[in-house]
Formats: sequence, C-alpha cells, structure tokens
Amino acid sequence: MEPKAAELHAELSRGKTARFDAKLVHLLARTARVFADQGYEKASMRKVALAAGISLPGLYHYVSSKEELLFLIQYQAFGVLTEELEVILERPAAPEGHLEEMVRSHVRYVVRHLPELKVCTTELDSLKGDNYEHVLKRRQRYFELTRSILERLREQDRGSRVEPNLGALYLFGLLNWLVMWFDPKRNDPTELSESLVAFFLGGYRVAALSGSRTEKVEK
Amino acid sequence: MEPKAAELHAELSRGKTARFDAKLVHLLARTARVFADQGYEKASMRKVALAAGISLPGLYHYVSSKEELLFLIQYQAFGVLTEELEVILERPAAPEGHLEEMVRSHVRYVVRHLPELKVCTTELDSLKGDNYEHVLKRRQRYFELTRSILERLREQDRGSRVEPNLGALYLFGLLNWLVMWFDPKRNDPTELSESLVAFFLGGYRVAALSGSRTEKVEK
DNA sequence: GAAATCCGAACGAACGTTCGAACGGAAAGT
DNA sequence: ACTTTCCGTTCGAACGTTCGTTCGGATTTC
Repeated sequence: MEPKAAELHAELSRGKTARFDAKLVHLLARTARVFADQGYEKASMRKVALAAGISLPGLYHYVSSKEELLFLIQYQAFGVLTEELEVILERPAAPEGHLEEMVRSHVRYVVRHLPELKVCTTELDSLKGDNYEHVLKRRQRYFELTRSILERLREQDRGSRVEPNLGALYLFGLLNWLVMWFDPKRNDPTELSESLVAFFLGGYRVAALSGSRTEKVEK
Repeated sequence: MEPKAAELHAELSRGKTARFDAKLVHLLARTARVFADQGYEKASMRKVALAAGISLPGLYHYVSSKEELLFLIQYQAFGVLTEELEVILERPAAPEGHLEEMVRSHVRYVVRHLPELKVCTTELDSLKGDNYEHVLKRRQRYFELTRSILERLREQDRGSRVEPNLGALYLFGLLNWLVMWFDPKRNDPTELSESLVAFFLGGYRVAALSGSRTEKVEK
C-alpha cells in the first residue's frame, strides 16, 4: 500500500526473505544506472558491485550472472509498462483518450526510471537464448497493445492513411528517443506528454492525405 | 566522377597511395557491419579483422586503435549527411521543400549505409576526448541545420506551437529509430520518406493547438 | 547453532595492442 | 636485362590487463 511498494508491484519474489528482495531491488536500480551510463558490455561487475555497495562475489548471491542483471532490469521494466497499459485499456474510453493515457504512463516511467528505460532502449540485443525470448515477448505485447489503440483510432477516423503498424513504429521512435535528451530539470512531464500526444495525433491523422509532392503550401 | 567515388566524397586522404585509401574504405564498411551487429564494445578487433579479410596486426596498418575505427565511421557519416544537407539548403525553396529533401536525403543514407548509421545512433558515447568532440561538433551542425528549417517553417506558419528545438528532437526520434526496424526488402524508401514528411508536418503544424485535454474528437 | 549473507584471493579466457620478421612489387643501380 | 635496394604491407607470436566467475571460509542474523 505504500507508494514505494506499489511502484514495483511486479513479481519480485526471487528470495525467501523480504530483506533479500529489498536489497535486490536496490541492486537493480544501481545496476541500471551503471549500465545506462557506461553501456552493458563496458560496465564491469566490479563497477556494479562498487555502485551497489557490496563486494564482487557478493553480487552472485543475488544474481547468477551479469546477463541476469540485464534481464531482470528489462523484464521488470516492460512488465510494469505493459501492466499499466492493460489497466488503462480496461477502462472504456475513446482511442484518443487511451493514447493520451498510454503516452502519459510511458513518460511517467521515463521520469521515474530513466536509467532502466535507457537500458531497455539501448541494450535490446544484448540478451541471448531464453532471456532474450522472454523480454521480446513482453516487448511485443507492449507494442501490440499500443498498436490496437491506433487500429481503433483509424477505424473511427477515416482520414488517416498511416497504417497502425507504421504509426506504432513512429510513436515508439518518438518515445524511445526521449531517453537520449529528456532532462527532468528542463522538461515538464505533463507538458511534454500533451505535446507528444498532440504532435502524434496531428501527424497520424493528417499524414499522406495528398499522395503527391509538397510543392507549395497554401497559406 | 564515378558513382562509387562520388558516394564517398568526404576527405579520406589518410594514406598516400590510392590503394591504401580504397582498402581503408572497404575496411570501414566491414567494420561498420560488425559494430552494428554486435555492438562496439562486444565486437573484438579479431572479429573485425576476420570480417575485413586481413590479420589482426594488419588492422593496425590502417588505423592506430579500435576507437579510431569507430571515430572514422561516425565522422564520415555525419560529414556526408551534413554536406548533403548544406547543398540542399543552398537551393532556394520553401521550408516544406527543404524539410522534404532533408528527410529524403537522410532516408537515402539509411538505405545505403544502414550499419554506419546504426553505429552512429547506438554508439554515441563510446568515443572519448578529441574524437568525441569532433564527432559531436558535426552532429550539432547537422542538428542546427535541421532546426533552422523548422524555425523558418514556424515563422511562415503561425499555427504551430511546437518549438523548433523540440520539433527537431521529435524529427530525429523518428529518423533515428528507423535503424531499428527499417528493412530494404519491406519498406520503399520513397514512400517512407513521403509518409515521414507528411506525418511530421501534420504533427508539427497542428500540435498543441488546444492546450486542454483531448476528451472527444469531432467527427 | 543453523542459515543467510558477505568477501579475499585466484582461475581461465578474451581483450587491445605491440614486436620483429617476412613478403611483395616497383624504383634504382650497374 | 639482371640484380639490388627499399618501402608499403602482412602476419605469427606474445605481452600485460581486465573480464566474468568460482571457491572456501569468515561474518552476521535470527
């Protein structure tokens, strides 16, 4: 019920004691910062241990490998994002409303977990085998849920000629690039969300109305 | 005058003989593929040498370090992009026309040099010292030139409420994310360019016209 | 005192880079 | 025309470093 606990409500019962889980959450947060700053490959387990305040072998008491650290960060991030989006879509609303809430939710996650999301955006292909497959499945679900919004938007709005799939790619281009320039000190999340939604809707609805060139625009 | 030579017209006179430069260009192309596929840190000089068809110490006859490989790829890519954009902006045209040509030029570069551009997008911060500064300067110039288009677009078009700076960030979000999903077999460059321009213009002009929520849209 | 937690020391592997020698083909010498 | 010289080019072998991971035992917690 506490804000802290509610923030990370995804499954994190890897250990038996509550202390274990709490320390693991702390470890993952510090790890995400290190991975985001230096990149997954360049970041060494020694630096992670130093940032987390434990020794190098102490890390392996909480995770079995370096890749598991990366997996847990990405798996949890997409888990939270997908879960929030599912809650949003359960509430009946117009497609525009769902889109706006999706963008708000995503931007809110950017604000609170910028390192984690940067890791998700930057280190997409650093996972292998089952780790990669499981994260990919969650990413695809997040993408599909978003695409479903755009599909309903297109059904209602006959003007758009942008395919929902392409529109989703555009939208994630806008959202994922946030991690490269968003600065909590300079950008207001609410304002940015509104700007993003208005920008996307304007482009998604209007785009490709005229198939020919844009020679001269009417005033 | 040949197409091949014209394609890479930037300064590449690092060696004295023409054979040296030709082999360096070939080496950089193979290196870009390796860096794009595996990531800069994970890609080893041994893999680069193997992909380039020379031995490991043979690499160091053409470059002095691994980082110089990364630098040359990024420096040349932004050099070509900036150069092309400067040529475009020299021709008088409406802002919409300049924007369209800029996007076409960028997409054309994506098609022809996808690995290089993926490296530029993914390995922004892997350079250090002077290498980083020099590439940063070219990146900033490319950004500023693009922003200037949006500034003229806003002067002419009083409806837009998106700042040119923010608009440029949105645009590069759309363009840079291309390297993650663009497939030459599935996507037509011309069609994609037109779609991108129409999408961006629609969003850039319309965005934030209404400061309040988007509750329900009129049919 | 049993279980959970932590760490100093060290392992094998892979990394970027270097050294010195060998190769090749064209210019120079005779 | 033949040899010699020379320099751009190539590579086998190896160096020192750092990496992820492990082992055995010490320390803490309940």
